[in-house]
Amino acid sequence: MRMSRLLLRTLRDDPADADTAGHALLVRAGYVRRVASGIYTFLPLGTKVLHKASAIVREELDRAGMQELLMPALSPIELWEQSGRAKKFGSDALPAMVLDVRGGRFVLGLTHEEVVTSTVSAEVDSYRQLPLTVYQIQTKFRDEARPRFGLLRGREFLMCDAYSFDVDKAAMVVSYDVAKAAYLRIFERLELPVTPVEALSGAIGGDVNHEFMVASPIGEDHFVRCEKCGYAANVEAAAVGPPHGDGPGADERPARRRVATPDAPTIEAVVALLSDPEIDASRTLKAIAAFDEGGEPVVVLVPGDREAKLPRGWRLFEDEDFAAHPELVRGYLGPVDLGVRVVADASVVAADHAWVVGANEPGAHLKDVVLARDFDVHDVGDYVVARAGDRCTRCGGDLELVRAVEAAHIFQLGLTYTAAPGAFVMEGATFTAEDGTEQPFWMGCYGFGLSRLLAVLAEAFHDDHGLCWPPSSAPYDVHICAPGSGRTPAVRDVADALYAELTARGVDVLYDDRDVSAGVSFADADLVGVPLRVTVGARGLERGIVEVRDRTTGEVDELAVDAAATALHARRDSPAR
RNA sequence: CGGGCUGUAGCGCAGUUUGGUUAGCGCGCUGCGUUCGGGACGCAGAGGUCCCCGGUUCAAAUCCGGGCAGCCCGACCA
Repeated sequence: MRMSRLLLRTLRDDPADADTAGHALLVRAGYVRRVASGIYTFLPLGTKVLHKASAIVREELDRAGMQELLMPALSPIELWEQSGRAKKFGSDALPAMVLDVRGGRFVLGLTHEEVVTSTVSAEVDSYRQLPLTVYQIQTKFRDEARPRFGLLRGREFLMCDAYSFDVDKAAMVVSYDVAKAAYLRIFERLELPVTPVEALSGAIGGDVNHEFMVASPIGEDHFVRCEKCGYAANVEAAAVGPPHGDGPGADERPARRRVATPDAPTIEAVVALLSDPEIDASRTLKAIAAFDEGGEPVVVLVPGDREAKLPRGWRLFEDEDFAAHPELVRGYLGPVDLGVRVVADASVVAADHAWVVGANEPGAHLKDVVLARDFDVHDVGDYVVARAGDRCTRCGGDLELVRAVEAAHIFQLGLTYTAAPGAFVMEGATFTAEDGTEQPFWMGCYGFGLSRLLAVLAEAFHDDHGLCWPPSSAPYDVHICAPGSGRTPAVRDVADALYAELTARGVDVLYDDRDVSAGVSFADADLVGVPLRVTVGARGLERGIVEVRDRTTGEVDELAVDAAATALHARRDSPAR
C-alpha cells in the first residue's frame, strides 16, 4: 500500500477522551476513530489488524474441527422468551438492545445461545451428526451502563463465538478441551501471554468455565494465582482457604453490650463512630441478606473488611425483599437472636476475637459479641472474594493478585439451554440417540473478543514513540521509508523497485511514498508500528545498502540493495527475534 | 442510576469570572519559495450553527432556564 493513498491521518496530540496509552496510540496512529460513546470506526489500518487476528482465529478453529457459519445480529424476541432470558434484559448481566420494527420486536444479539440452539436443533436429528462445533465472527451489541477504555468495553464490538453440541457430558468435556486448546494456540500465535482462570458463569449459565486473562494495568478484572501450584481463578470465583487461628478461646470475655449507632448503616460509618483503636473494619461482621438456591432467606457473615461472594444460585435482597422481611433491618443486620439461617465464612469461625455486629434494630450495634456464646452459625463455607495474601486451598501457598483483561471466556453449558430444570431451555433441543431415545444436547460455548483484542494488543505492545506490533497481528509486514525520494530520483527508483518486488513476493508492504521530511516519515513509521522498517536513502545507496530496523528491539541491519527483497521475504517468514 | 468536570475549525486548547469591533493560538490543510536522514522555515490563504432550544439585553461564546452529548468517579446492600 502506498501511504500517499492510505486513508490515514496521524495525530500529534493525544485525543482528549483517550484514557489509556494503548487507546491513545490507536487513535493517534489512525487505526480507529470514535463515532459515539463505545462505538468505533475501524480505519483501514485497524481493519487490517482485525483481519490478521481473525485469520488466525479461523485457522485455529478450523484446524480444531469447527465450522464457521454466520447468524443474524437481529433475532426475534420470541427466541429469548422461549429460553426465559428475555426476563433478564436490562440487568447488568444481560444488557440487551431491543428494537421494535415492522414484523415485531427484535433483539440485537449480545450472545447467540438461543439462535444457535434453535438452528442446530432444526438441522441435527441424530447422534451420528455429533459432535458438532460451529462458530461465527460477528458484531455484538450490548447496552453497557458505562462504556470505557476505548475498544475495551464498547456498546458494539466484534466477537468470535463458538458453540459445541455433544451426546453426553463426557463428550462435551472433550469438545471443551479441544476449544480451550485452540484458544490457547491463538493467544500463543498472537504472542500474548494468557492465563486461563476459573471463573463465574454469570448470565450465560453452566458450571465449569474459564476466562482467558491477559495481565494488564488497564484490566477491569482481577484474578489470583498461586505461585506454588499454579492455581488461578478470578477473584469472584477463587476458593479461599481458612486463615490460621483456633477460633474463640475459652477465656473470659466481657459480656456483649448494645451501643447506639444512629445513621451508621455502613461498616465505615460504624468504625468511625466507635472510634476505638481496637476496632477496625476487620473486627466487624458484614451480615448480608440473600436468598439461597431454594429461595429461602439466609444471612451471610464475612469479616467487615472483606468483600462477600455468594454461592451460585443465591440472590441478594433488593429493596422489595427488605420490605417483605421487616425482621431483617437493612444496615443493622447481625447474627444475634436472628430468626433466619446464618452462614459464615471460614475466616469468621477461625478468628479468636470478639465482633461488632448489627443489633437488628435501626441505629444500634452490639459490641463484644463472641461466636458460640452469643450466636451460632448453621453452616461454615467460603464466602469471601479472594485477595492478595490469602492462602491457596490446594497447596497452602500464597495467592498473588493480578489485574487483567478478560480476552476470552469459555463455558461448559451442559444442559442449560436444552433440558436442565429451571434453566434457559429451548424447545426441541434434542436428537435421537443410539438406543433410539430422545436426548438433549450437551453444549459448550466459547467467546473471544476480537475488537477488544486490538485494545489488548495495543496496550501490550507499544513504547513512547508508538505501537510495536508483533508480526502475527501487524497491519503490514514491512514499512519502507524513502527520505529524499522527492528530489533524488535514484532513491525513488530503488524504493519503488523494492516495493514492487516485495509485493510480488507476497510481502505486505506499507510504502511511505509521500514527499515529507525524513523526520515526519520516521515518526509516522514509529507511530504506526509495523515490525520492520526499511530505509532507502541517499546515504545508504552510496554504499549500496538499505537499512532494516526492528521496531520492537531497535536493532538495525544493513542489506545490500540487490539482496534486500530476498532477505526481507525470508525474514518475514521467520522473524529473527 | 447518583455525583463531578467538560462542550469554541479535522486534532489539542485559550477566551466565559467582569456581555461590547471582524472569535484567537498551536498542530493539521491549500499555494509559492527555501530547506530536508528523526515531527524544518518564510510568505500568502482556506476552514467556525462558539453543542442545541428558549430567555434577558441596544448588544450573548460570555448572563439565566431547559435539554443533549462527552469524560471521570461511584453504583446495590452490608
